[in-house]
Amino acid sequence: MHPEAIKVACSNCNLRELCMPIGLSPPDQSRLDDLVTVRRKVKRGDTLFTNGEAFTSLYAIRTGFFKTCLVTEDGRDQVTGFQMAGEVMGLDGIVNDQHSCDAVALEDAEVCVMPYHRIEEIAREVTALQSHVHKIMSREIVREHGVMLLLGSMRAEERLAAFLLNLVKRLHARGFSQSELVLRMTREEIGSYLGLKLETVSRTFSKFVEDGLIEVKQRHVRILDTEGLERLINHGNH
Amino acid sequence: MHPEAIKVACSNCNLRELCMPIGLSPPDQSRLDDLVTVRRKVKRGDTLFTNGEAFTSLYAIRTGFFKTCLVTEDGRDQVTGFQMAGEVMGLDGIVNDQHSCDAVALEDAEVCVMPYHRIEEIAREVTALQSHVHKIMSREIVREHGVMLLLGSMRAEERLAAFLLNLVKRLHARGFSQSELVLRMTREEIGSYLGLKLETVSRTFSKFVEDGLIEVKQRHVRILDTEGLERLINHGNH
DNA sequence: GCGATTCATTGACCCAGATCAAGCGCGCAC
DNA sequence: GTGCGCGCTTGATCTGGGTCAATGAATCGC
Repeated sequence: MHPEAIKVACSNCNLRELCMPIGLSPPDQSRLDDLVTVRRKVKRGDTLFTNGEAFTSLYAIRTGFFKTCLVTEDGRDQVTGFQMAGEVMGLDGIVNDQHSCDAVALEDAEVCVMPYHRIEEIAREVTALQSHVHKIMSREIVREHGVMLLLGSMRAEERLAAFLLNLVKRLHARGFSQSELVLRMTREEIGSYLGLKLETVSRTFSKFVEDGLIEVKQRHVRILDTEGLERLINHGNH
Repeated sequence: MHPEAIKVACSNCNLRELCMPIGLSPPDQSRLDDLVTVRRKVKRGDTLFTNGEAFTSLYAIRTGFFKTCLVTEDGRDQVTGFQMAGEVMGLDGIVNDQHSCDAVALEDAEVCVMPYHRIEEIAREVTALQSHVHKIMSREIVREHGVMLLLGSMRAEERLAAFLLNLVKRLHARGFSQSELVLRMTREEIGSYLGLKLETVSRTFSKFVEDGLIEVKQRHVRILDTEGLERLINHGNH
């Protein structure tokens, strides 16, 4: 609700290696600059879009951190993902022309608004963009397969280990540390994502600290033994 | 591995309302007929594709029933979905040019092979196909969100009720009964999909029978009280 | 048609994680 | 500063579903 003229073109964005322009030749990248004409700021706690809202655009995160969640009539609230800079949100809206989940900013954020009809238009002309859009959607499908594996067959410790390693890997790809991270979400939100209660998340963090795998100070986490966490996941099933 | 010349064109297929041609004008549909030049038969128990295999094509199911599953090094085996006639498989392969799960036929099946490069080619020219491909992928993302809700926040009875209602709904859309179905998968496969052990699936079936919600004779299930099953899901969270 | 094998059911018991409950501490508003 | 509230930790207890085990019922291969 706070659109603003854009200052930085996609072709010049410091996220271009992670976001939409990936794999596009310079002339094609300039086509993308026409795609993103509006940015939108979203304050912490506000929603970028909500369930039932008309779908018009995909959103690329420029700065900030989001969660997406499903809320059911009877009050269940399932976090379906956490998104950070360079990641794309809104793909759920394509199939029924309306969003089917809420996207909530977990810290003040700014997103690039990409009108969907423009994406389709340009994708018809720019093969690399077409291919990229397909890959983004496919990647989301594969990610969700992984979450199904996690929710369907892992125990609490394995889930949290997988969660931490995944987060730190994505942050590292963005130039942050491979061993330190600041959680932008509450224990309850982590629990919702992992199919655990917040108390279990908290206890599991404490267990990891006892075992010398991590250090935790509030939302600041330092990973001391990446291999130990990996072992936990890979050898969890005896 | 048993390709054969095709006999029925997409434009004349009895699944055209459910499968790829949906929403395409007759001239556009004839473009699709060029897309599917090969069919492939898959025997029960055989795989259509496996994890790690090079990705070349998407597959539309003409007849038969599949499961897709993730198998990890340490022996975990997570069923990520069950697919029936008119549904498309292989979307997971796009992002890394290789499949990331196994597709196993649960009964003798036949699929239409759609070379992915041809899909991209035609989608650039036929807007309705482009749109349809996007919707198929978006639908899969939304479906998986639903599975995450199920795995993350539902109890055993709710999961099985949701599973049965979903199956029968999809079968009904294909002209089958709204109240009777034949399960093509074992209790163990249902359990894997729902994050439960096979014994729990079996016990929950028995509970539903006691409660007069369904009748079960082996893999044949008759739903006696659809509303009762729906109530179970919607009021599960107190 | 018949034994072998796979699949399903049911019972007894156990445990990981949920639930209930009591504090604690950090961050924020004033 | 100071007080309030949200988020976090930790303990005690409970329970849904897992595990182990035995038996029965279909289906398959020959």
